Amino acid sequence: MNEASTARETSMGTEDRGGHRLILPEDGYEWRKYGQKFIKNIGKTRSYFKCHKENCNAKKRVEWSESEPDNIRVVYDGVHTHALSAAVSASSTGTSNANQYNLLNQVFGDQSTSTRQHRS
DNA sequence: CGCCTTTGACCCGCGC
DNA sequence: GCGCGGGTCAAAGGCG
Repeated sequence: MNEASTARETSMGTEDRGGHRLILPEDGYEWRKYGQKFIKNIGKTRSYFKCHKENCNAKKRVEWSESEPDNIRVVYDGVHTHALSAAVSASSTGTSNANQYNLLNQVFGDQSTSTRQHRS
């Protein structure tokens, strides 16, 4: 099923920066971080990701609290123009990954029903 | 060598 | 009308 690790799961997924541990839910698509800012309005850090594909206008927004890296909010904008590589399915093989996958399922289940699609 | 990531600054829109 | 916030772009550096 999973042939190639499309995403940089090997390198990314768990970002260890200075002493902070952030668990970014891997969706199986490739993303390119094009910005990061701290939103004081919600007191959280927001990271901006864009689909790596040129024909793909899908965008991803991730926000997490500095005190609660376990509680992350992922928001998807737009739709993918290319099929998914099924890198997430690889989690089935990794039992330990199931733990992380659980969080992913929780986050996804919150918005998988309405992938925000409105722009000013 | 190529590619990706990170930070800063700038810009625009909306609210009051 | 002005201010602030949020969002995006650009460039540079580092690493594989």
